Amino acid sequence: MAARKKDESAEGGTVGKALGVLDLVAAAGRPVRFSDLLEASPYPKPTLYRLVQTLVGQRMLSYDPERQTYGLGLRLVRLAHAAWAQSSLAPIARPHLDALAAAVGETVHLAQLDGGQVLYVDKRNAARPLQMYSSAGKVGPAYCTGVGKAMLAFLPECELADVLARQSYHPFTASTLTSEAALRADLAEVRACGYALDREEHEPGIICVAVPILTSTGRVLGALSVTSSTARTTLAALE
Amino acid sequence: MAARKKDESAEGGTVGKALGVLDLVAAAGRPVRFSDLLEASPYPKPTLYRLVQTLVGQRMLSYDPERQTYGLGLRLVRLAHAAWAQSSLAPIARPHLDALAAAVGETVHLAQLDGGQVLYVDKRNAARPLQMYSSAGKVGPAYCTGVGKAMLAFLPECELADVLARQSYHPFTASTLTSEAALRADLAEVRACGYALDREEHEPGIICVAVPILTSTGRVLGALSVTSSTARTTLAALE
DNA sequence: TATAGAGTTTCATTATTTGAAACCCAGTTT
DNA sequence: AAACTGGGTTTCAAATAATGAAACTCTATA
Repeated sequence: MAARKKDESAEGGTVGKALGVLDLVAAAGRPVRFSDLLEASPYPKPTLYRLVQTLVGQRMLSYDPERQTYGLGLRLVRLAHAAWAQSSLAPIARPHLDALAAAVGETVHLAQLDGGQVLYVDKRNAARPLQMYSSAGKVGPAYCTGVGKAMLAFLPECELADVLARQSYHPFTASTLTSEAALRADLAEVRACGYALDREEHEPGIICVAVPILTSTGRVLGALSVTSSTARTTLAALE
Repeated sequence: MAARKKDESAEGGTVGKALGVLDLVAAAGRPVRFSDLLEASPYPKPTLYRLVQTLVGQRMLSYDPERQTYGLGLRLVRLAHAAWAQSSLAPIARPHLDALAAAVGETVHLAQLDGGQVLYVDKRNAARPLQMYSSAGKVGPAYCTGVGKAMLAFLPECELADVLARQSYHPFTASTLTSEAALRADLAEVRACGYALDREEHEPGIICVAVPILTSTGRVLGALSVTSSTARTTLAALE
């Protein structure tokens, strides 16, 4: 009966709430006590309690009775292994990643778009690794990363509008694009030249070149990027 | 109202069903059509339909509109990365695995117990790799693998009974232990000497030595194994 | 012994889930 | 062209599961 907006991302039913709890535990980054969860979640005590019970029963959470803490369960690892293996991109791109990384000697990322954000699904470190934010399995913003922009540029308008609306446009550095308009202009450029540049838009001193990976029908699958520090900006012979 | 047995593993509520669907997709190993799921699942059409809708909405499943197929979603990958990172074992054991693998030059496995089965959470291949079943993220039986027995042997009786009842005791080879009694006898031996042996009980020609990994309080965390083919059976200086 | 806090259970209320059947629609088949 | 088919989607009343205020049970303190 409640306001049925569009079909808002979050929320839905019991399943959504349960997954929300999983996210909560994941976000904590370490095993959490029940009371930690309680104050981080919007649910009243008994509701959360049963949610957690269910998840433990399903082995999506594990309970350590000694420390009285909850952690993410092994069933997740199992599912994720399958997810990786049957992903349309990662397993196929793996050898190419290896080759590219060896060829350019810089950090190489493989990313996919996940709910308006960039998810790094694979990574090869540079021979002389730089300190930087991303790592496989982590997420980052789409509007100010090379891979993000490469993917956005080739999204059909209907999806693009959706995703752009979800960006935060937080100004990480002086060159970060901080409005949908500025971003759209940049995306047009990306579309024109076929690759995207990150000119220190996310982290100062870090630049990258990214190309999208499309299906034969033009749908966006993911993106590949070569990252380096402020030094070489030329666009290597990619893919 | 229905018979409330012990607290049976499977089933529970909506969340359980949703996760069941995830397993189904994972088990298929490749993107599946809706109708594939329908005949593999016990649910009627509309129920399954909405379950799947919910999961796609939560990005636990991804929908490929071109092929009209469902695959596992990226949110899983994200969660699993967190699961791995915050696991009490895998990240800590990683360097030790590397060292052990380098030292013995054979395939090394790190496994944990997950719902009565063995889940391989990490692995190092032998210099001269052998063809065999397991691989990181895969699961195997507990009653006929070295890591499985090493962990079972140190489980408290209350949990052990539970787990033993869930084993299939399928005779993979001539030396597979095919009854709870035989297994219990072997476990007593494991407890006595501190390590477990797999004498070709799972795959012919494949043998291994495994040690459990316990907390300071004696709780089972996981197990480590060194695997080889029928040649060297001696128990290397492990850990 | 009293007190507090964390965790667990009860139970009537409420909201979600359920599934038979009906519907939609593109691609056959008659 | 009309009828059929089968995958996919929606309807709606009935059944089920989730909810949360309050009460309860443990420990671990004071």
